[in-house]
Amino acid sequence: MQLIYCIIEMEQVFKALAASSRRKMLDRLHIKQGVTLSELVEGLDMRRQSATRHIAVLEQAELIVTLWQGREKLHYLNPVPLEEISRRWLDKFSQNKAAAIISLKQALEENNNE
Amino acid sequence: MQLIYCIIEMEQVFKALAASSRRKMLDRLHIKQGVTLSELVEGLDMRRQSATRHIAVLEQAELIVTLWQGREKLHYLNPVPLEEISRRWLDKFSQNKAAAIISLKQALEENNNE
DNA sequence: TTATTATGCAGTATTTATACTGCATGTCAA
DNA sequence: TTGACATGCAGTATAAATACTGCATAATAA
Repeated sequence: MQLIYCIIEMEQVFKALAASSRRKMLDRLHIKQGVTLSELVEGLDMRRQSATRHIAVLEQAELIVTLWQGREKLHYLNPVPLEEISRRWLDKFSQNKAAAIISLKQALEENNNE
Repeated sequence: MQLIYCIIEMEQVFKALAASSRRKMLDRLHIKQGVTLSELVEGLDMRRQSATRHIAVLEQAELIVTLWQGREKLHYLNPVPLEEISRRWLDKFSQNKAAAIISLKQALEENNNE
């Protein structure tokens, strides 16, 4: 169960990170937390309603958490999923980075000598 | 120039990672390098021609490098873009992870007390 | 109360991504 | 040389992502 949950979550996180406008939102929340929707949209070259959709994607991936304060919706960054991705997926590639590059180089050289 | 190049590359890498079938391909190349197309498609629940498209996306992101050996196309993993992503984008979030979570918790608590 | 502000929701148009089929090409092995 | 194999290419159908407009609702401020 836990495994299935994680796979689904990872899928959502990777998908959420695929759009530059969403990464930009995360960048901004990284600098300043508790930002309202209107503030978050500024400089994003899209309507507020479109940004809402992007935020929903980020929320589903649990990359941001939101809180209502009166009529304002405040947005907070949750860095946990990013670290999960980094730890359980990306890291394993850098661990064998040297081996991968050597095998790649060897293949290239063998190919050149033919 | 360098900056623009990097932004474009990062965009492609994130997009390439967004599909689970492509991540699966990278996983398989991580285990075994120099795999042919036919071998790479096995167990992926799609036609060879569809997989070719996915591979093109991974190639554009420079996540894989290919070599022709006669009539076979051999695929090699290039872990460099993954490490770039990790280093220049993900890491900064984990650096401030503690701060982010504290600010998030505080906000949640303040909200509860109202 | 009334105007303004912050946001949500619904519907739609457009673009992008994905997967498929069918056929072409080049390599290898008998 | 011929048949099998590995792959590419083109065209098309479908699904998913994205952005827009217009209107609704609730909170705040005058």
